[in-house]
Amino acid sequence: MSSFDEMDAFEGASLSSRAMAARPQPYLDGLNPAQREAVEKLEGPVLMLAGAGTGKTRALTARIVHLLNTGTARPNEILAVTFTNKAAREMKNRVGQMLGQQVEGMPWLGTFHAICVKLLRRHAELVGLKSNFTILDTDDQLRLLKQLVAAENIDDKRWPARMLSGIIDGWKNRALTPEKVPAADAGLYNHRGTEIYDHYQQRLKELNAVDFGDLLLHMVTIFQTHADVLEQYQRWFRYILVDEYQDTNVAQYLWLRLLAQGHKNVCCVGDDDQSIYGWRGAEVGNILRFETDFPGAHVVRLEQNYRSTPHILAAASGVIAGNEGRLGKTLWTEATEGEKVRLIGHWDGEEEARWIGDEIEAMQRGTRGMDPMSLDDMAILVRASHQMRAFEDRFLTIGLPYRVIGGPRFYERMEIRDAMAYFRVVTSPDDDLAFERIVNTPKRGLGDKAQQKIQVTARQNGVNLVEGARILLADGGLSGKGAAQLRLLIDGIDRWNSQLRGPRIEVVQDDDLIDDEQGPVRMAYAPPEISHVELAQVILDESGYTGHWQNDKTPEAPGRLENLKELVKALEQFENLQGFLEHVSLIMDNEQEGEGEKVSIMTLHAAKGLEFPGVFLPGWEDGLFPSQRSMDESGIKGLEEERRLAYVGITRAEQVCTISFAGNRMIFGQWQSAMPSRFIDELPEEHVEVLTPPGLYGGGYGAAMPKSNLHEAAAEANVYNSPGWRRLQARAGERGMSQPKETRNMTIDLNAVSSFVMGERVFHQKFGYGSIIGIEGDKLEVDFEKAGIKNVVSRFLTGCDDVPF
DNA sequence: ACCGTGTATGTTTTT
DNA sequence: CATACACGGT
Repeated sequence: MSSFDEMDAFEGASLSSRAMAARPQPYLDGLNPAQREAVEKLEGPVLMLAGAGTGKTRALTARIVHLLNTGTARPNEILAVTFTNKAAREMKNRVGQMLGQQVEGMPWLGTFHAICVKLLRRHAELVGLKSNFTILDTDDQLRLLKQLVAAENIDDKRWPARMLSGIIDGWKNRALTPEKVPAADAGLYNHRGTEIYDHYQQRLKELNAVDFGDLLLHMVTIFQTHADVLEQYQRWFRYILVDEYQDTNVAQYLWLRLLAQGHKNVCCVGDDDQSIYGWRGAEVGNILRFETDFPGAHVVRLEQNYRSTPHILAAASGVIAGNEGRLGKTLWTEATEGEKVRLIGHWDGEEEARWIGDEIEAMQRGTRGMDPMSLDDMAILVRASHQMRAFEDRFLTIGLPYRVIGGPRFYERMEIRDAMAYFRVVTSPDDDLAFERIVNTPKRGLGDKAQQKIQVTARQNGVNLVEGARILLADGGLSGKGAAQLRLLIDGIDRWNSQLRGPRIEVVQDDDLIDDEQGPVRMAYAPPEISHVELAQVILDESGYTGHWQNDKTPEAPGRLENLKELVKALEQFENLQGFLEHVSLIMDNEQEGEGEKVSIMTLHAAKGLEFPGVFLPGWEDGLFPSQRSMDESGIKGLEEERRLAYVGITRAEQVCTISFAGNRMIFGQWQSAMPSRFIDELPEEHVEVLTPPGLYGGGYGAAMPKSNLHEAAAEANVYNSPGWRRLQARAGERGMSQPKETRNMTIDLNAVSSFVMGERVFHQKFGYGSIIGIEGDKLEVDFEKAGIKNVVSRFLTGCDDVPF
């Protein structure tokens, strides 16, 4: 491996440049002592315990810049790992900014997965893969497992493939190959778990494919079994940085520890109080154990908060104090007092949404001496995504612009996945899963029976499905319409494939690690006749896929065509289809920055790392938050994770934090009443102001609450032991399940100022097609074909050319 | 082969 | 309530 000899040769160079140091260090200005310590302590293991809003990203980037600026390390000798692409991108940008120039390359700054792909492409053969392996997403993974489960004659009802995929992911998170699964887990999935896991891994190898978990797992395996490979990277990565260390799982931990054992210059940044991904395999233990794992570790605590007001900070600290076994930090701030955390209870979820909508509009105008706040500066953070609906419905009705963060991701949409499957089949004909997906999409009259024939033929001849189909056709094993259609498809694939840059991949031993943006695999092709962007369009058109959606009359069809257009447009930024596919398989960018100010709605999980001047935290009811399921499944550990989630939520707020709960909520079509969250008890009373909900007789609960009072028990009394709350409870009981809906006796005003008329057929972005059955000012009542009757503001509707009925 | 109706079953999510 | 899947009819 000549590449590594050359890499090593650079070490001398960097050492000599270190001596010349003494360059200006503007990036150190304005750092507080703790941050500065974290930046300057370059050698040896460092744990940077960074509380929420304490400027950890700044410290982390300054540290990278410091490494570069002092000549301690060259850009390509620094391994910097993050969890999300967003974090990686931000770090890259900020390093560039701080450095005052564009770094030629930080090839090893990226997510765990992206870096592992790069490494695994170099060493794929060590785990029986070719370096052009494909990366399956969760959907492909599940379909593959379903096939295996079906082949084993397992009752999919009692033992759903979904469950198995969860189990296998769990094993991979713990870096367990099939042989290493502990005996204790043997009983899982009806005692067949390990067995099918093994089959699954074999099948992946046959398909020359990996799933997300494999990226880490394979690299750990390689490092553990090939000392020479490990040593080379240990030598090469002289400085290692890890962001969000509290979120690492066992596999990631092992991977890091193996690599860090070289120079032992590893700097992990994290906050044990923000560990909220335990359910997905993250081990808080990793960060708690850091000092034992890395002897001589230097621990730096970042405790000065630059984000929130003292009241908000105190409230958050009060809640998180309920957790045991923390590393412990005391956040403080120099900020002026500001607003107390506001707490308000509501009758039901609908009212909560209504109140929050009104409050947002009020804050936007500027209320009670507070400056007006932009909608962009406000966010609603919910525990579970189904809570979003109430807000969406309400905001659509009142015409409040909002954006949902972390909704269905662009690349997870059906049409995008279909289109990409076409691209995959064309770029790598061995991708059987992709072929299966598109063979009968659009409908080609190739049902289960025909597809099975293709499978059998392929298997008998030991070839991929495209070839199998070809042989089947040649043998005349298929007849009628299906045969002709399949012929067309196969011819299409051949044609598109030839229009691609070329069919063969050449592995280049690439020793240039610096501008290694495309990885070591280089394509050696003749120049293409048409660009990959045009080719993509051709594939979609000639395959009939575009036509399929053009003929589709469902309300979603126009949006899907729009998405396909976007997809083709996105291709322009890539050199070729392969590069694009790799990008999409690892990246889930969903930045649909619409025009104008919008309130953000997202889950608490999605909010980690973000901050907003105004934050609303609705749904603080026991069972919803903390979630009953978390507590049932993981007991105290689960509750503690929920509590950290509460901590994350509160600490997102800079100026105003409003917590709310509803006494009644429609869940799974049934009205249920709940007690306010136990976390509400844990809010320190002196930092909380209890607001009075409107429309509650006699001021309701909390209204007359003595502010600075006395007994802690009073804090409880304010909220749910108050007469008002009891009254609510009692009434909820009386009414039972039949909570009356808002009575609909709208005045239908035909003279209303609106460009719409009764009975007109309209289209709505979210609800699809419908007809107007009521008009009141600019508020319209629309009977949607799919979504039923909704009240919508007119500007969310567009008329259709269709004949009104 | 495809479409419709019926029933079961409902966190959190990145890569 | 609403969606996702399985089943049975055309």
